[in-house]
Amino acid sequence: MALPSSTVENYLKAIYQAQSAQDPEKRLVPMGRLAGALGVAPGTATTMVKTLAESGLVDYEPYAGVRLTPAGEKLAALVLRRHRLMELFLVKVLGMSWAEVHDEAERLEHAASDRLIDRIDAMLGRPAADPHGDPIPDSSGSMVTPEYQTLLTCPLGSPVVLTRVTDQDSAFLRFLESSGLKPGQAIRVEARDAAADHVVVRGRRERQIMIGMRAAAKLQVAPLEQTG
Amino acid sequence: MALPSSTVENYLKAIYQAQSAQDPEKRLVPMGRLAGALGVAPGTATTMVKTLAESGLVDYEPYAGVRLTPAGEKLAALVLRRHRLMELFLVKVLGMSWAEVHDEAERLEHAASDRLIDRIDAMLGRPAADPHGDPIPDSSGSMVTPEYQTLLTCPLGSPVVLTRVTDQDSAFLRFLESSGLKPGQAIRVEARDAAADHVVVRGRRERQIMIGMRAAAKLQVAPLEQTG
DNA sequence: ACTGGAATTTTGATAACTCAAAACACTATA
DNA sequence: TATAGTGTTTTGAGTTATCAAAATTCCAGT
Repeated sequence: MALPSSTVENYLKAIYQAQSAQDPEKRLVPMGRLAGALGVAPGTATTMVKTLAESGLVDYEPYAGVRLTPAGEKLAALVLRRHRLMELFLVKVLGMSWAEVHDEAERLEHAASDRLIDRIDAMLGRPAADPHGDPIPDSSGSMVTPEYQTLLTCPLGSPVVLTRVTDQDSAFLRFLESSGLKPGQAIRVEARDAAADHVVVRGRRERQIMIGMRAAAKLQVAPLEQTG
Repeated sequence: MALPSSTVENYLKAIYQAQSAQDPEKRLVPMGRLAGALGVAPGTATTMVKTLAESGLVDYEPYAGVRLTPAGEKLAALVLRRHRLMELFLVKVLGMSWAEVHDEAERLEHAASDRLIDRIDAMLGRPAADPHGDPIPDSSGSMVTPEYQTLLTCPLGSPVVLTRVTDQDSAFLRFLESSGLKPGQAIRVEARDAAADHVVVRGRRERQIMIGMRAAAKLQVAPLEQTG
């Protein structure tokens, strides 16, 4: 088995991410969605997926969609590992901004050797999550995906910690950065208003931030243990 | 002008390096040599070089060889810049060994953005040379190539500093490393014996090292100012 | 000047990836 | 239950990069 081309890696990664985003346990990604995620024509995705199926990396059901096999899932997790470690490295060690590392990592993830990745992993102290709070798979490809709540579901008024941002759009990331809403930040949700389609968040230095509900759903939080 | 594929970058780099290695001012790299350096069939090199010529990156003279145009030379220098900064970064920041960084940099040089490279450059303090002592072009693609002597040409007995190793073979590099012969090291040549085809070098901690003349020619040195 | 051997170029194929547009299948609803 | 639409697949073609092997060119030595 030759090492997968970066095209193959990108398809696997996209399928993995589409599967995760999907209704739990539906797990069949339609070709249109996949093609959209990769920016290719639908027919291209069909063709490529058929060859992935021949390599045993995915299960393909014509007209229904595609799903990773265990082998494909492992490979995808390792790509994600490279991507996320690289992002964290660029932020922590090279001081790049949260918003600009995504594209860089997108290219470097296909060029970095396992050796380099492991060294980066060690240097960063075997971190559990990247700058967006996305969990980093270990070198065997397994990853813990913790239970979570979002700004839409967490209890009102209690302090929580922002743990993860499930959107890579760089304009969105820049907005969060300028609002002080980075993973690790302690905040609390003061109010939700379905009619106004927003939530009110009290953040760093008691600053008040209003966020649309669509965006709020992309911010995951964990309960914060009160100290003192 | 689209950005060059990594294949194009590799051809330009190979031509650049072959030109530098060549008799000064002959400057025409034959297809055979180029194909050999890149590990492709001769016909492949011919085809590719013709398309490079159409893009104005090289001058191609059928049956004679190929030479970089100013545009090609600049691009090649920028590839070299990415490669060398990357190598130095891997050694200095990630603690990788001198011998193992070459292949890694070979892949990363095509994936790293100018932005990342500049950041690395700044972090390393705008270094003049990579771990092998090869000069690093600046971001405009110009590079100073200092005059040099080698272990074969430097004065006998006087202290010199090892400045550059013009061979990337990793077995050779490991030998040098184990002998303490890294760029920056102060040494002196005690004797040369043409019949025995070796030179005798006195190195770190008065250790004596014998090196074949072929290898000795690959070690460049500069006079060392005596202090005290 | 001729010619034989080496280097180079040409030719014909292949592999991986892509697109546009024609053909097709599924399913929701009328 | 027929069908209109949407989404999917197929088809035919193009791009980039490669190889092996045939054809060609060059030059060195008679």
